[in-house]
Amino acid sequence: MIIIRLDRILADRKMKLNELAEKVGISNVNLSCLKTGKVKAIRFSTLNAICKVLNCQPGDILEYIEDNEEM
Amino acid sequence: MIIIRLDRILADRKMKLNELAEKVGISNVNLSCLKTGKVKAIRFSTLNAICKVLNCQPGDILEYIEDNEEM
DNA sequence: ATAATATTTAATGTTTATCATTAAATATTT
DNA sequence: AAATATTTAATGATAAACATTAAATATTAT
Repeated sequence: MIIIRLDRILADRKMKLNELAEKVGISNVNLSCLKTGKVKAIRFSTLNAICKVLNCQPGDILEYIEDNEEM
Repeated sequence: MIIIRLDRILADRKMKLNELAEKVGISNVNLSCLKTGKVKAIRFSTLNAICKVLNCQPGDILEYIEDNEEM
């Protein structure tokens, strides 16, 4: 599965989710959905804006975790 | 901008785009679109399948390149 | 060069899902 | 307990993935 890790980097930047949402240009509601894995895809425009605001690479926030096949 | 780098890793794995497409479970046409930046978003299910097949992390294929504002 | 293979582009259509918005619930901080 | 932050829920418009077919172009092998 793919997850979006925002907690760490937000803590690093001492930034709140609301602030990031505003700077990124999406609603805090939708950013929360992104953060909590409620979302099935992401637009590159959104990912781009997040990377720009956080000054980071996609790899800093996107993580692939091998699915557990035996469950 | 966000780009998907597949050339390097495909070369590393000595794998053709067609083969990857088949293993990922999307058409080679659409994988080509992904690879050449014709696509505006990506489903996590697709990104997940790519990472799984290539045994890599999103950061290995997704790259954020700062847009040149002055152009 | 030419045949075979691989990749890209184009065009159309279905289906999926982002993201907006509003409202309410829950969690966290002051 | 008040204020602030985050999450959940629900609805809807709009955008776009991805499928498919076909054709064009590029690459590799003979």
